Amino acid sequence: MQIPCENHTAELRLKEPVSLYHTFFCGQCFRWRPDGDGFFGVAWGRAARVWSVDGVLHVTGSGADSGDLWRRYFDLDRAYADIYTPWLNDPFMSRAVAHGEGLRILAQQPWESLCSFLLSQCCNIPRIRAMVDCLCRRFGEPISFQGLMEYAFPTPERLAGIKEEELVCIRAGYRAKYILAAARAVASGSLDLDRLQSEETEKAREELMRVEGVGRKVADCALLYGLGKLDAFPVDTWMKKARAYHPAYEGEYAGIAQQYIFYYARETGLR
DNA sequence: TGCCAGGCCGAAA
DNA sequence: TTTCGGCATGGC
Repeated sequence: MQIPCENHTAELRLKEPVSLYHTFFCGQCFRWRPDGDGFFGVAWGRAARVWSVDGVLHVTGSGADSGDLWRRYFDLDRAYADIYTPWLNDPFMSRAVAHGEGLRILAQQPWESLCSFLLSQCCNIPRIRAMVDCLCRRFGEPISFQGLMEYAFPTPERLAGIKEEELVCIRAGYRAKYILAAARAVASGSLDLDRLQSEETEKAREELMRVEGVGRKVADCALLYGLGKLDAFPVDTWMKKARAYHPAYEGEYAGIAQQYIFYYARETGLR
């Protein structure tokens, strides 16, 4: 089935500066690419082109939408400056925030975030992007948009019905069985991602970690990027290397702090 | 060619 | 509770 080719546009006024580049390339998502003066990608089953001019975020996308989807996706109703200002008294956090100025924590589809970060295990970001792209092309619904054929992220129901051998094409190695275990858990209803959005972070993390291949790191990535739990704090090798302690590392918006730290630490080769 | 990558799992210490 | 090897593969 091909998703109907109905397009929409949205103009979203920004209350503070937003960097699409930092947002898309800080390591939280894998489906956006530079495209002229803007970016092209797929989110929530829509292919879209986004760009920013004079404090307005412009979106043209496939499918119907009033703009609310993108307002939520880019978390535009939250004042990030109010959140990070108290962190700036710490020199390391100050540099990290300056490095990633304008990044937003994207509200991604819960299943997509869980599945993507299951694939992320022990891979660098270019490889994760390649695997996710391959997975979508092979198993996602096609989306015709602006003369291009894009693909939605495959549903858990779709992936639950395939055999592990069919995933060989994405070269996921030992991660393939994790993808299938998670897809089957979601498709069967034993893992209800929608319900977890209204659970406490700790309870939701506990349920996610019952799935094979979901450890603390993958669970926290799914919590932060897919379930809107901004207090989730994925700790990986880069975070361990940072080692420093700061109040921003915990609390209601720890996940936002984590994103600045991760992006800064990775790009500056912190060791 | 070798090291490392947004880790997890299970066994051993 | 912590440590460590194995896992599967590709980017650099």
